[in-house]
Amino acid sequence: MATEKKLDCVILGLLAHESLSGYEIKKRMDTTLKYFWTASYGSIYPTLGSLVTQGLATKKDGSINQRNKLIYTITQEGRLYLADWLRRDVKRDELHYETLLKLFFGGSIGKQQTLYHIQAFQNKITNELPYLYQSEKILEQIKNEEDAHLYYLLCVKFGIQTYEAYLSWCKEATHILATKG
Amino acid sequence: MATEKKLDCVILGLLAHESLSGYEIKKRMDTTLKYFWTASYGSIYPTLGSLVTQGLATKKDGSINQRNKLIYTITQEGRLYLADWLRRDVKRDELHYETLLKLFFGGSIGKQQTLYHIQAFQNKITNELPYLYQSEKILEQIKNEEDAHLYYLLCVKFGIQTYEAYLSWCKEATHILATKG
DNA sequence: CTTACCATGTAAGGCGTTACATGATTCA
DNA sequence: TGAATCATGTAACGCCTTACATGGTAAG
Repeated sequence: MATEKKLDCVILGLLAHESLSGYEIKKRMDTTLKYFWTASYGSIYPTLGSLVTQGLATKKDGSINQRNKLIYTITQEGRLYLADWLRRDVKRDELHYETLLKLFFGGSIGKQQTLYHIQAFQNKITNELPYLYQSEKILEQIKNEEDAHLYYLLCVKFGIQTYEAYLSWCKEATHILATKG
Repeated sequence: MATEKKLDCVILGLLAHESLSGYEIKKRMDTTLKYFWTASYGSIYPTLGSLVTQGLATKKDGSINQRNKLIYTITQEGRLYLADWLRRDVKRDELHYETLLKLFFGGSIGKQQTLYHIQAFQNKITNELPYLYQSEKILEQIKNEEDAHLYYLLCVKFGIQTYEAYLSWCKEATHILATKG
């Protein structure tokens, strides 16, 4: 069983588009990828090391003056490995929503506290939606320049649709609880 | 920092409603909770042991004939611990969607393979939606009997809204890719 | 009599986070 | 000169899954 190390694949996916340093990879994780994947330095750097050991990427020095910078580049083997993973069936999509968990056990804390959690969730989504709409707008304009833009646009559209559904649910749930006896 | 052992809280949340065995807890994980939380026996049994050690639950024998069965019951301390966690702000809602990841890197494998992943996702969602609608129907009828039913209903409604949004996105994404040059 | 389900648990190992440790550069 | 950002990495630890190990019961 070819151990499904997904972070390997995520990083290779980023490197397939352009060579990057660990720091830059982390930035992409925190911006474009954060909606469906996260990773910390404590997993990114060791994974990069292991990719080099496995021959799936190479490392070269890209330091400027005294400022450290190590640039990682995907190898041909790495591209094959990535393509193989991308072609395989999805094993599992996971949703770990603490908000839902607290809602599910809402009976133990009561209506007010549950309404508070829903409100916090709604605020978070409301704050993030404008960024998604902005990305959508930009990507619509450049989607034909590069394939990658189009696929990124599809992900953004996924985010918009689900976030809008969340907001619609927040309103419904709030109403149900508020009018409850 | 009060180590956020979430499985502790999930199990206590279930026990707050009724006393259960490890096997029964696993069943609830695989049915009602699976949409937003999962756990295996390898984590459930050790966690139950630790709950007893911490004084948050008690264990009693509920065997029938030679058939083993250990029933766990939440203690007063356990209820306080649970209530405390439920009242705290949600730390993080996590979505780890492999489908989205493969879509994001779709440029590396091309249109056909991406369409295939979207189709597989659509099939999965389409198959699961009827169960959610069925649960909704049943819960609408009994929601006033017990608070827990109402909160469960809200979770089911969340699932329905997001699943419908997923399906709507699948159609849009498929169309965009299918009509792409 | 065999399949499915009921029932509990352990061991090995993978994966990942948080906190720590260090140091350079840029900009106000 | 101090804050933010750029930049890499390790150590300790937590959490979880998979595979293994064992055995009873019910239904067809």
